[in-house]
Amino acid sequence: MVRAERRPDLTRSSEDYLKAIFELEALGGLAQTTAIADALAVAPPSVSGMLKRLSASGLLAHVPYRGVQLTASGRRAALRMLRRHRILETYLVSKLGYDWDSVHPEAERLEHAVSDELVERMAMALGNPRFDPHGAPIPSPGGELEEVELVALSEVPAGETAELRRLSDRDPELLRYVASLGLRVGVRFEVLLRQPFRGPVTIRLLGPPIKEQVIGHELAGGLWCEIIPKEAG
Amino acid sequence: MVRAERRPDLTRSSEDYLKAIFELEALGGLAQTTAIADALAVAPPSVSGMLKRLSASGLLAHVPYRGVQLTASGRRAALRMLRRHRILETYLVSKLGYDWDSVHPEAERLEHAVSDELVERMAMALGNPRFDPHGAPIPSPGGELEEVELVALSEVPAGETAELRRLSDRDPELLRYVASLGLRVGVRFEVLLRQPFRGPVTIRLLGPPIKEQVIGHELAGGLWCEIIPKEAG
DNA sequence: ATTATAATTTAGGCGCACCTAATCAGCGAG
DNA sequence: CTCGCTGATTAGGTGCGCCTAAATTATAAT
Repeated sequence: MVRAERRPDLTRSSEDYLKAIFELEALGGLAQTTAIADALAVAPPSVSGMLKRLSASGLLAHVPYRGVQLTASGRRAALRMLRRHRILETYLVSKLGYDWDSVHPEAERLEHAVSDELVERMAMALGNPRFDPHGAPIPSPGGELEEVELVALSEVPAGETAELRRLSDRDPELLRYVASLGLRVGVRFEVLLRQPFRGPVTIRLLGPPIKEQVIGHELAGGLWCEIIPKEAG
Repeated sequence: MVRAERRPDLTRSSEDYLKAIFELEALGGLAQTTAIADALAVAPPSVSGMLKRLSASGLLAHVPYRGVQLTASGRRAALRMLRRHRILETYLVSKLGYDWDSVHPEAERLEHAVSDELVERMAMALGNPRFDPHGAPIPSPGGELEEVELVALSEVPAGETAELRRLSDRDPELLRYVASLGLRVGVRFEVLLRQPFRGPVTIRLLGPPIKEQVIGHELAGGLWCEIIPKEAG
């Protein structure tokens, strides 16, 4: 039985669209034209045109004026890009000394150019990591994506101990600022105070060094954490 | 004094053309339309069109019906691509276990996607190598290219000792075959016999292991060597 | 139910990079 | 000196991926 998976080689742009649509779907069912346009910084009519091409290639289902949803083959392509992007970011950080705030654009360009073989060689050299430097899960070569249940720091009740597990890789300034607070993926802290009315959150890093930091509500909303259960004493 | 070097960001295609033209110029003064078309596997009219664009951007001087020559800025861009390509090949071979016969296409795609920063980080990780795995000299970041005077194996007189210093990276089959003979860049051997009328060359590798090999004239013409002066005894 | 507004699509255009077919320039041979 | 060949260019066409402006559809508000 031949796997006839005709793959007419996606263009760079198509790859970008599929990845963006995949990420938008994760937020809310259908991906809408405007949302895609915003994500890719193009005008809405450009999106309409591209959706036409992509749906003609069977990569997505397009309900005009409604939105768009990836087909199995579209999702596979998107996950392939996601794997590439995240392996690349991890490789650049661990093997070439990039900072976590500067890898994103580099990976964004390289993900269209690397071969599957190179990606797998990098993954191997890294020991097949499961998360990238920002805590995003890396899809398996076969396209399985392990999604972890996390809670935003802004929602962690005072008194709990938590570990930073994930944040967006998009904003370098934000990443630099977060790092300057002593926060990195894997760092644990205790939530001392969570002020009401979208107020700031005060945490104490479980050092070294042990430091207190105050974090605005909006920023805390983008810091995804795992709550560490208290020791049964 | 501001270096106003307006760089309108070359397209991938432009980069390929400039690199090809640079290499053709090295062979014989002017690069001709057909030669460029052959090198890039496109039709001659496509080349005419691109030459028009490139000469409008001041990257080359085009004498219609005659040929084409890079300007200083075109040469700079070409050398930049050459550096990228060769650093990439070296990196892939030394850090990611690629074979010397399979790196070329990977580098060919990546050279358009990597940033200057990434190239320099790779170069640094490699200890700023001066030659790539096929012995091609790597241009400096500033664009200086050190050309070494070499002689084809087919022209090395019998009795001389020589070292393989360079060969083309284009043909994977050839590279695999050459490797199977025990030849690599840096390997030394003695020329035992050079048969006339474009006949084969017989060499003895200065082991280990010490082996004799017979190499056809045409292949020998593509193996560039340095002749090692005899010890003054 | 109608109307205003916001989202989306169609219409029409542009530049790049390719193609084939047809034309034109340069050059050596007779 | 002209013919004919080779090589280069122009002419004209295609698809991609973007744009703006105009039309269309969906939806929320009156």
